[in-house]
Formats: sequence, structure tokens, C-alpha cells
Amino acid sequence: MNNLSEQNYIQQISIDTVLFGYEEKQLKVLVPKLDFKGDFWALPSGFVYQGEDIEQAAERILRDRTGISNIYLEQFRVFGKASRNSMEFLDRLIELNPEKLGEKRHKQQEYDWFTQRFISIGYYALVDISKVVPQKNTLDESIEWYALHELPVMIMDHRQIVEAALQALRSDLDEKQNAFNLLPETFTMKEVQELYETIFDKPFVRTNFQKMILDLDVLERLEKKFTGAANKAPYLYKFKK
Amino acid sequence: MNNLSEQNYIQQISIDTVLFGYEEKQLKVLVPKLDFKGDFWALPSGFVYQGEDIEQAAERILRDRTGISNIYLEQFRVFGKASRNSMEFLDRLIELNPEKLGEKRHKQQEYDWFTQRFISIGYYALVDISKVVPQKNTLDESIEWYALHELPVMIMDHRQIVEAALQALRSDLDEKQNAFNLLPETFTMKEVQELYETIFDKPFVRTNFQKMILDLDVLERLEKKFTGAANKAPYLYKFKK
DNA sequence: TCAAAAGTGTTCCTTCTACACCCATGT
DNA sequence: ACATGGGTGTAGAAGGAACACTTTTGA
Repeated sequence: MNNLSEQNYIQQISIDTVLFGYEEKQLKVLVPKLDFKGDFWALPSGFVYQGEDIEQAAERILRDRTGISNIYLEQFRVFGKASRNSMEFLDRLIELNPEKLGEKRHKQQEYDWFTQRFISIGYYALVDISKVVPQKNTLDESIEWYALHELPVMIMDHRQIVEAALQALRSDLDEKQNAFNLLPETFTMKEVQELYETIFDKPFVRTNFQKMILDLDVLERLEKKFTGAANKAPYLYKFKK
Repeated sequence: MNNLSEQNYIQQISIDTVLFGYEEKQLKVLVPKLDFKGDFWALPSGFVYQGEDIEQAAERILRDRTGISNIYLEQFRVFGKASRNSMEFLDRLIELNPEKLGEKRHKQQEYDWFTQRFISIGYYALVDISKVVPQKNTLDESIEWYALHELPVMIMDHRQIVEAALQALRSDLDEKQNAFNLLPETFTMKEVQELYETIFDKPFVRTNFQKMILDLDVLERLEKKFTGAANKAPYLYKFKK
């Protein structure tokens, strides 16, 4: 990778993405860990090329980490405090990794690039977690799904960004009916209910929930799913796209 | 004013503001007209200083045109298409104003600054229109309130920005109860109803509207307002801040 | 035939809508 | 007194919550 400041990026704008997945009755967020000493976790982020729509940039950033195109995306907020830069984080990174991050000339340029004040555009994304094979990029030591309640401590304001993304998801859900993007192709009503209960962190009454969802008229009923359990087989549904 | 590119602005980021006012049962938007030949209207816009929060920038831009601080502001969307630049507009401006916009050296720098691709952060703002004395800045020929349905043709995508702002206002209104920012300190229930009818472009039933608004529990009832008309005097209300 | 879970129907209650009614005001 | 517009109460409709009932499945 060339020096970042030489690449054709727009200055001082970053994209931060919060990719939500759903598994084992938990909302999860994909978080890479940086390949440096010191345990640094950071949301999948990146910059915008001069010739690129911001939405394309967000798609690209997520495609690089998931291998998936056409991820469901929503822009939810811009984080634009003047104090918003990564100097503190970078200084600590350098302090803990003196061998990797020497004082060479081009490193200084990278430092200058990264420590600028950045205005970050926040996107959240929803994906069928089973479709994702998380991909490390060159700076990652690892990349993992973390349950919302077990998120690692992240750099800068990334924790608040996740929180804001969750709020946005909750308030978008009724209108956009986008939660189904977190489920596989087909699913049972019980799975939908558990998903909603997870997102809103509250229980729903089974029978009323079923009516409420079916009244949305966005699901198509398929064949029954025989699980082998000694009870009535539930219908499978799929989301009418 | 110095050359823009020499000022301490963040590159390629602009703030576009849609300032709503309310008067004569109409929603109005404050739109300056540029002091050049050719009838160019543009939303109040500006750039972000390096040491400035984006919210501060939006406040500053509106304060410069209205003289008012503490305007009610909501960030509503980022416009970030790669094709989003003002080259077409600027070329026409220069073509029509050759005497003002010669080919001097520093003009070229201005040209280069302005024709960059810009990512614009959209804010809408709500204000008591009677408090505003619109202020031209150095580039304005005029600055006027235009009713939503009588907006002049604006440059670039500014018309779509207004449209998006209006959508955002409508969808925020229930949750944020921010419409009262468009009214004076005190107002009657009828005025509130007319405002809502204007914003949503649909009628409300008087008696039910009154109950609905009072149930919000955000208004304080004051003394009656005697208009001199031969009918019961309505109460005045003010917004519990 | 039983337990467990899924699907449907029914009752009850809250909320919303339409409208009747009364109240205040100046002529 | 009465015309006009403002404020409140109420009956009916609609929608949501709670729960009873039926169906399906494998043991």
C-alpha cells in the first residue's frame, strides 16, 4: 500500500461502518483488531476516493471485510467535532510499537495524514451473518463478531458510534422494515420474534407478534419446516424483496 | 475576504442549510440570490474551519444570514455523490460575468477551490420568522423568504436538498416536537393547527387536534388573547422549553 | 394419548375519530 | 339576543393486548 496521503482520497473525511449480524439470539458487530501491540480495536473504516460516491465507499469498505456486495446500508449520522482526531490513539500506538513505527520520513507523512481532524460519516449495515467470512486486511491482527454487550474497548469515539447506530436501527425499523436483512433467506416466525426481542431488548406476546408481522405484508409463506421435534411444524417465511 | 483556498477551511466539505420559517400559513425558506448576472439562487452554505465543530459551522452560517444565535438545528443527511461539484454552475457564472470574473491568477485558485467535488452536510433549521432580519453577505444581491411552492430555481442539487429537509422535518416532528420553534413566543391553538396543516399539507379536526397537542404536555397555558372579535377569546400558549 | 409448540379466533380495553354541546365575546 | 369561534365531553369505531382454543407433530 502506498502512502495514504498520496492516494487519491478526500482529505479529512472518513467513513465508519457498524456492521450488524445476528446469531444465537444476540446482535453482533464486526470489529477488527489492529495488528499492533497494545490491543487496539477499531470499526471497519476507510476514506473516500475522489471519484467515488460516499455510499460506494461504505460499500467498498464493507466488501473488503466481508466479501459481500450489495450489503444493506443506511447512513445515520456525521461525527464532526473539531476535537475529533486520532492523535491520542496514534501516539499510544507508536509508543507501544517503536520497532514497527520508526521516525522515517514517509512515516511522518502517514502520521500527519492520520492525525488530522477527521469528519466521519457513519453508516450502519445489516447482513445475514452466516453469509460472511470475515476478512482481515493488511492492518488487522484479527477480525471477529462481538456481541453488543461484549464489545471490546474501541479507539476514539467508536463505542459511541456503535451506540448511535443501534439507536438509528431501532428508530428506522418500523418504517423501513429492514430487520429481515439480518436473517437468512428463510426463517420461522419464532426466529423473527427472537430477533425483534433482541433488537428492542423486550419481550413480545407470541400470538400478537405473529399477527403484527403478517399484517406488514412483507413476508411470503413457504412450506413447513419439520425439525423432528414433537410439535407442530412451523411455516418457513421469506422476505418479499 | 481572502482567497478561500488560503483560509483555514476543511477541503471538499460544505455545509448546506435549509432555514424554515412560517408566515401567512406558508412554510418559507430563506434563499439568497447571488450578486452576479444570471439569476443564481443558492441555499445559505459555507465551509468548516479546522478548529470548528460542524454544528458550530452550521450555526455560524445561519447566524451570518439571520443575526440570530441558538437557532434550532438538525443534521439530516450527507450529500456525497462523486459527481457533486459546482463546475457547471461556475462556468455559467463566469460566462455571464466576464468583467467581474477575469482570468487573473488568484481567480484561478478560487475557481479550483470551488470546482472541487464537495461532500455536503445538510442541516435544516427552524426559526420564528418574525425574529429574523435577513442579512446579505458580500456575495449576495438579495436574500428573501420564499414560500415552499414558489422557490426559485436553485443551483446544483439545492432543490433536492430542500425536499430532503422537508421530509426530515416531517418525520422528525412527532418525536422531536420541534415545530413550535417556527412559532413566536406565544401563540393560540389555532395557529398551531394551521402550522401543522401547512407542514403536513392536510387538514386536522379542530377538537381532536387540540386534545392531541395538549396531551403532548409540552405547552403551558397562559392568559386569554382578546382580539376584539365577537367570539370567545382563545388561550395563549407557550412552549415549555 | 400426551406434551410441546404453532396457528387462529375472541374478548376486552385503550386510543382515535366524529360530532354534539356548551362557553365566551362584541355587536 | 345572536353570530362566531373556542373549549370540553361523549358515543362509536378502530386498533392493540391478553388469552382461550384448536391444530400439528413425534414419542
